Amino acid sequence: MALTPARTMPGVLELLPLDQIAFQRMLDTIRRNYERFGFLPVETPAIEFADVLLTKTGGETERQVYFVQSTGALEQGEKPDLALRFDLTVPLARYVAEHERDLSFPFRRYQMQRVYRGERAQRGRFREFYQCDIDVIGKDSLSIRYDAELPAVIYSVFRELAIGPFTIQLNNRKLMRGYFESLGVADPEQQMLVLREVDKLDKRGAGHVRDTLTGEGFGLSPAAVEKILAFVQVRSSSLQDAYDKLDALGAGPEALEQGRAELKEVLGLIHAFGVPETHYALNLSIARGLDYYTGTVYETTLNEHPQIGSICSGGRYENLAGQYTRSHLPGVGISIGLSRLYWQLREAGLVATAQSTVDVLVTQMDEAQLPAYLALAGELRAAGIATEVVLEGGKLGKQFKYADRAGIRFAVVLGEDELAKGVVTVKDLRRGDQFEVVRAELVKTLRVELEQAAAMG
RNA sequence: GUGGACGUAGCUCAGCUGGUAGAGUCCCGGAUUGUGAUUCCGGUCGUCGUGGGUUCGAGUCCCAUCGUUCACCCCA
Repeated sequence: MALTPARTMPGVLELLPLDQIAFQRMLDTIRRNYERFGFLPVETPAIEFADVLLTKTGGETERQVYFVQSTGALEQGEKPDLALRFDLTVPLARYVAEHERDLSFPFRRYQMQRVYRGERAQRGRFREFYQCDIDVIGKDSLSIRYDAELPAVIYSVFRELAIGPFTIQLNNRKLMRGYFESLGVADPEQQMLVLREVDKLDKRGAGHVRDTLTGEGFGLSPAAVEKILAFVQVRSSSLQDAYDKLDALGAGPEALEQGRAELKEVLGLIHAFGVPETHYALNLSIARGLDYYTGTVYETTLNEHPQIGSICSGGRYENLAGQYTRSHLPGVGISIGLSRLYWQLREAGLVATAQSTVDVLVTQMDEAQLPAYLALAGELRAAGIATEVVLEGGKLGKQFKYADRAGIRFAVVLGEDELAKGVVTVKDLRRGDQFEVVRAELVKTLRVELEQAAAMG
């Protein structure tokens, strides 16, 4: 009989248990911080009605959507009317519109679920991946102050994730559009194309961008292009520096002035939220997905690993749910693409395989003593220590090997010798040493050991 | 969707100008009966991606096909 190859489709992140534990620790940390800032949990179905997902977008996004259809409908040749969500923002819009009367505003929600995109396989790009989003949605209006709160959450999350120094970079789309307008690029469509081009600055270099913008298709004057390039190269080194650089842009159209005022307020408030000046900065090249962002935009990067790119991004959108409701629902949100982040951190050697969630393995020396082993395990579990008991026996060496490979750090041995002396042997598989402890002291001792192990990492 | 590269054991790969497959690793077992990860010994594993062609003979040449991967597009 021919075997079916055991394989997954490309672009999915499937992990071995110890890596899965490391991944889930990150999820836990993110969730803990989101909740700490007062965000409420929401989950939405992976499958939505296709027309709900595809109303606003179309074009590029539609090409990446997975359509879903029941076998019955498929056999009848019907067009699929269901699809897998490709982000969490569109479902949020639908959610808020649908439950508007039952929610309290400003509505602060967090959501950590998998989304699906029909991408061509590529390094670090997934077809199924986790997004960890927070958004604040206002009814009729939403204070700009919320734009400053999100960086505070980001700061809290990444500080606790302990993946090295990072910088939250900010820009404002009104400021960009206003500046481009002052250079004669007034058409929003063209502004968008210019921004998209400018977004490639880091990747392609200034020369390439200059050539493209002055070349046909754009046809901007060399003088205007130089101004644009100078604009997008603005970075701040401190809060005061950010203020100064914004002022140095000079007077401009309404949009520019508005963007500048917003940025200044947000930058100042972020500081008041307790984010150190070293961890956020003005970066006028940040453009982001321009389809729905209207004001503040964010990107966060790791200072020591710029090649990883943005590990968290988001921004302000004026009208989130316009496709679903006549209510005006402005919002601001950010998203951490955790699958990609985890994958890249692992590539860069910044996250290690975790230890097992099992703290202790109770070995089996003598089958007749099984009740004693089970009682011992029960005692440990009651004390909150995750414990596994070897039920199949076998050589002790094998049992240690099992523990080691499974990432279980401590093995407990209770054999003839120990029983006679009223003690238990505890072996630390990681350090490679072992010691005896009187039976009654076991829980206390293990607690100390586990605490130390956790502290040492 | 556009363009390029590559397809040999689970994994990483070797196989020179064509003569019916190899290494390392992994996994399993053993090295006197209560000690893993190191060492030593032994073992399992492949219709050389698939189909066709050239040839006395193809992993090795040609064509097709499928798959994987990189870049673009776009994005987390």
